[in-house]
Amino acid sequence: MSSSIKTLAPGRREVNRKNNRDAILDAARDAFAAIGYGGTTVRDIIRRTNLASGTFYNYFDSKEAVFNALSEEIGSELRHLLRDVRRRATSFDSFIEDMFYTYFSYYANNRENYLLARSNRGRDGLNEVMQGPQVRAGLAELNDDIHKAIAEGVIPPLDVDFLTASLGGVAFSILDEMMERAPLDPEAAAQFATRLFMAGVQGTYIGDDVNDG
Amino acid sequence: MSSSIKTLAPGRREVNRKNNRDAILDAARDAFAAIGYGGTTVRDIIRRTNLASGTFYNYFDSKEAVFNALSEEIGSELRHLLRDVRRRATSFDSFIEDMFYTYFSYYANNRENYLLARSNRGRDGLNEVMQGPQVRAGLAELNDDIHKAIAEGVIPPLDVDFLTASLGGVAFSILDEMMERAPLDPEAAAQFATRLFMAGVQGTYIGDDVNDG
Amino acid sequence: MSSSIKTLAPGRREVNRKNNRDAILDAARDAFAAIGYGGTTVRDIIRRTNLASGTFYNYFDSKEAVFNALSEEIGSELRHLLRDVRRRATSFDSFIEDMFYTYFSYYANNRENYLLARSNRGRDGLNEVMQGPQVRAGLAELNDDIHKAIAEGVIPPLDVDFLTASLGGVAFSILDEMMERAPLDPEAAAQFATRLFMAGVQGTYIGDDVNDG
Amino acid sequence: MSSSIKTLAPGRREVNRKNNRDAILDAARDAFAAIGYGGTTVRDIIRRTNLASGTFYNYFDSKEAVFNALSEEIGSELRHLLRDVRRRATSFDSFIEDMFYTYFSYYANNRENYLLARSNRGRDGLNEVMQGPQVRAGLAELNDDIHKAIAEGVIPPLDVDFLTASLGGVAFSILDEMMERAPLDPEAAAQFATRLFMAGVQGTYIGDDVNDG
DNA sequence: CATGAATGAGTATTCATTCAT
DNA sequence: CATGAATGAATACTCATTCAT
Repeated sequence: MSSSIKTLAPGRREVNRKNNRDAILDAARDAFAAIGYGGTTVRDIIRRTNLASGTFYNYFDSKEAVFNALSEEIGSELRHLLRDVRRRATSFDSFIEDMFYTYFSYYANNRENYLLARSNRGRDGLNEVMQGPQVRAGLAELNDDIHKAIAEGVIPPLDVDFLTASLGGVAFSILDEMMERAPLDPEAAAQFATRLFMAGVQGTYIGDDVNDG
Repeated sequence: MSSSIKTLAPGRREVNRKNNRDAILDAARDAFAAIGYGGTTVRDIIRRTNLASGTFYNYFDSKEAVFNALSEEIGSELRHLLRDVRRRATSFDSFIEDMFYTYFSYYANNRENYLLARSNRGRDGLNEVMQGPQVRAGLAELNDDIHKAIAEGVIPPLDVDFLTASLGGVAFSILDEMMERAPLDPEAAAQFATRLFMAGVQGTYIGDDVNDG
Repeated sequence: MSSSIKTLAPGRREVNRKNNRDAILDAARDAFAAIGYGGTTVRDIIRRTNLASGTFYNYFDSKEAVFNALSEEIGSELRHLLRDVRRRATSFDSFIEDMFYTYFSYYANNRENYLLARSNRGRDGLNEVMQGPQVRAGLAELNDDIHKAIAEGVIPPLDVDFLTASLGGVAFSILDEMMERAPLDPEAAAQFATRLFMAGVQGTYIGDDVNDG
Repeated sequence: MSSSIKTLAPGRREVNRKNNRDAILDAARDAFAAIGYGGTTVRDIIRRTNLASGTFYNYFDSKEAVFNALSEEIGSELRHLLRDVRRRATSFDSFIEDMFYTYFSYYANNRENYLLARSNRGRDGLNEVMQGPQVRAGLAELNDDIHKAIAEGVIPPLDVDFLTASLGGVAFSILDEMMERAPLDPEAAAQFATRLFMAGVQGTYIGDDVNDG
């Protein structure tokens, strides 16, 4: 009897624990987005919470730990979404557009995560926090995708690392621009990004007088 | 008596003042690049200096003030260089490539500034530090350039803000990739970026099955 | 209904209560020996246990309370042993040697208690912890013993308090030295201590040139 | 002119620095004596001072560092005094008595240091704080002295380490007893200790019925 | 009674900033 | 102006203790 209850309802304690953990994660998301990782203090996080200062340490060891949990979360969600994209791709073009679209949509629907990621982009050096394993892995997979596309003759044999970097750069920059607009239109953004990137890759542009040495 | 000494060596004070200010700026560049803006303390800066802690406040009011001075400096240098590029441009293509090349070269020759900019990119929200007025102005000028190019029929009438963003995104991402290579080859990077961007802009790529709604 | 269970298993509760109390005492012994009284926290104690933190307070009010319980325990054991020694003594010499031997043997067989006592020796001032009532009482009894020995003419009429102190000092210091040796040899230690103390007491040593005062 | 002033008067800054350092050392002596090393916090130290909390760290890195400074100080003073004793010794007996006397006198004249040493005696395990290098070195020298005395036939060939330990034990315990009396009489204490130790060492005491197995 | 999460006061330490020299 | 010690607010983190389950 009591065991069946435990199965049906998680018990107040577990529920509360989950709630508190989530409250801390949400507060941290807010804080990191607003003040950036370096500037955020643990106090900034718990201040955005109803909890006592010590409670923070029942859930995380440090602000770095919360940050890692957050970027794991975002990275994991994005990677799963992009894995599905890869799975259902029928051509390189459609893959690229679907990927842009999925990526833009994710952040359009999670503005807090967007702000968090944006505030902490490019941060590496000692901290390397937002370039966590998830992001690295995602970029590595893209690199593979491009390698394969070249091997299959779908795109010309350009510098693969430059291409991967460009893909990321276009994604970041169009994302930033899109997020400043209302209404948010991830589809238009994806079409623009895809057109630019695919035409850029396949195009036969040849500079005219660019030979300045 | 002692004042006579001060009077006799007229430029001495100014020279020393300049030296100290520069020493602080250099130390701050180091520190921000290594630890990031948020993580850097005034102590981190003066520690990289022969000066006493109090001396810092004879030159700057806070770490934010030094940071602003640094980004003014970098922004100003870059804007002057890019203004020259604009002045000597003979065509949109050549302007774009020259711009990429100049931009990449600048950071190739100033790795400290690159690290500084990189560590603090995307940081805005409350701090807005690296997106200072200089950078904003530079992007605004680029926006105008693209507007004009469209008006003159040099490039198709695409979404100007998306285009400006993309130009920046490609510039950032290729720069990052280039800076990890040895030897540094800004020319190759500029050619790649130009080709990608210009073909992307002018290309007539049309997605095939991308209409997913 | 549920109370019937409680009634049916009569000693169970008391047994468990005893177990938990002992577990806490053992953990505290470990902790105090390893970290010292001042440095030990209640957390250090329960961490060495399978119990939950709150359970500690079902048995003790504070770390001081556990410490007192521990020193009561050790003091009580030692006092009983030394009382037996006193009871079976046939001469002052044999009493002293038996006492040393018993004392050294006790700690040789209870290294944890030795470490505990050693780490917290001399600690009084505000805390007075290890010089608890048991130890004081033991020393008072020794003081009486010496008084009697003097009254009976067994030893010369020296300063009794200095003598008691010396007995303790020799006991402590020889104990420390013995505990660092392997194998532990409480008998040899007792013989050495007895010889030194008894000859010292009875000896007719007269300084030669020591009259400097 | 100004340099001569500097030589004659240390300058307010140095004076103040010295004063503050001394104030911290004195406060720490108080605190350690009263609460013991483990129980003392840095706050306990600065609270006994007119200084601000941060000022502590201009002089010492941690409470351990102050403690080390204090025990270096005491150890160094004692070692110098005992070195003089050793130098002026004319016989082993006179050496021992002079040593006791010097030792007792030192603490009789420095009750704060006595309390400090007493509160933190026996503290080792992880902390080993009061058994610092000075004390170890002092005991090692005593060990040598006893070795030599045996080699020269001045005292019988007893267990040297036990003897050294006993010397220390007698010194500690008589010191404790003496410090509780008024007036303080280091000379009487030294005579008692010397008599006990020297007769103990030289005496021909042989236990009678000590054969307990 | 046992549990272990919540609490908030307490601790060590760092920092930006001031100011006497 | 340069110096560097003093300051005390702020920060990360720990702890004893309570209390709902």
